Amino acid sequence: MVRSYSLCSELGDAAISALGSIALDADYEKGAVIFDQNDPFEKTFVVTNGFIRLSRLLANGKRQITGFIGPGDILGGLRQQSTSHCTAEAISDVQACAFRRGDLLRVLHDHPDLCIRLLFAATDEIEAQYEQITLLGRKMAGQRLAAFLLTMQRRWRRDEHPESALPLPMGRVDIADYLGLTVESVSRAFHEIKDKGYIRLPKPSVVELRNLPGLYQLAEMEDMPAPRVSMGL
Amino acid sequence: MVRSYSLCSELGDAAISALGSIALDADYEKGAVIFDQNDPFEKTFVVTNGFIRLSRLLANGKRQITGFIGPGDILGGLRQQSTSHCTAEAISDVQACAFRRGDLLRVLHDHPDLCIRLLFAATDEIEAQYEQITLLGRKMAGQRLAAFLLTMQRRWRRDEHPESALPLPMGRVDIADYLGLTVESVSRAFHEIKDKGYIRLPKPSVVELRNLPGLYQLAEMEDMPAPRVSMGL
DNA sequence: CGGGATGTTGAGGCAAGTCAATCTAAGTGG
DNA sequence: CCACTTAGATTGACTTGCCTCAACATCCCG
Repeated sequence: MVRSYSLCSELGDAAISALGSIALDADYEKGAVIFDQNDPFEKTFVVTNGFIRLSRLLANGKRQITGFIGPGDILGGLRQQSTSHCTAEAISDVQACAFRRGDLLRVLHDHPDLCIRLLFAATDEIEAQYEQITLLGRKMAGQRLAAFLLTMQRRWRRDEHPESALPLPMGRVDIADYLGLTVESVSRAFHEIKDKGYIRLPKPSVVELRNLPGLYQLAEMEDMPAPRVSMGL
Repeated sequence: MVRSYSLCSELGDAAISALGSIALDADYEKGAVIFDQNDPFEKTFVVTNGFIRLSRLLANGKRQITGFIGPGDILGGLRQQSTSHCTAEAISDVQACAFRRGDLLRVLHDHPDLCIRLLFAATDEIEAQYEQITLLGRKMAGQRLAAFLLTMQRRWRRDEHPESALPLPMGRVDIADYLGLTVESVSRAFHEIKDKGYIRLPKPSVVELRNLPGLYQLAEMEDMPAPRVSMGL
């Protein structure tokens, strides 16, 4: 199912079956630590279900979340000597395929198409991070939240009606640490764009985006319509 | 010369000569626009000399600099349909090799080692951006500047004495737009760490880092000692 | 039906932004 | 070689958006 929109799409049968032959199952319960800030990379994952939080802890106790990984996304780097510098934790029950570093490198070597596909995913991710850098460097709380909600929408609602309920798998603290704000500021930002009529909040963990053009304008975000495989490490 | 530390290092002769056969010369004068925010990607560059600024302009007139590209670094993506969303400008006279998209893809297809090498460069870049995201999301002005100076140091001083004069090819406005601050805040941050005795400023465009451990501690940065090829797009 | 975790609201402080003036350095032409 | 110009950098006074701290509300789960 996931195959249709993730890494495997646009790939030849040979590459897919080669990948299949080295794939391992990897499941994690909500709250499980998948790898830690200083672990070396051992595996690369393709998530089929659930959400993962990538975060870094600073010396002063502050935390920065560098990304959220969901169904269809890729998690984990390849280069051996480098450690992740991020902690990956399951924020809901997670199902994923895992590929051992050596296995994956061998398959990449034999299947240039797959390697190029991965390279594209990586450069797309760099592009997406420019967006996040711009958000953190130059936008105010309300804009950051609007941009965040729109990104959530675009990444995990490929289907149906765009203004229906959108579940947020992460809590306010996570949103705050992702957007470079405090929980309180996030809460106030929700209030702000709710007052403008841009969103509804049936529950704290569910938003309905009721005015997409308004949100886009507030967020000063360019439309990036192409669905994208996100990559985290 | 650049070959020794850039993309080509660790590569086999076959891949190097294949790259050589499709390489074009590309030189730009200081101030030249190499590509613009909405151009499609046509070429990938490897810089041999000079510095490039990557920036995005927001609707409200604010600017975010997403990176600086210097000798040995790679500039430009590969995926055709995506446009850069960044403007690349030469901030000093620049010499580079250029590779046409189609040519490069063909060579990548035939030389898995090169493709994997590029993939590594891309994942390293993602990693480096996590650092920048952490900086923008969770650090104060002084820390940001300290981190910036240390990164400059690490990226373009592979040689000699680490506390000698380090030239800054970019002006204060660029540093501000890179660090998510205003010029005035950058100026005050310079003053702040100069007062602490961490740096000397013989000229505004030259710093001497006189207390590396102090700067590292202030910046709350982990040592990332491995020299790295940076990638921008 | 508690009780801990999570989310919201309010009051006050502070780091960085804004606006404005001054200083410095690098040209440029007489 | 020096006055003049100009872009870049610094400094100061004031404002503001977000953080901090604290109280309160709500959700969730046994």
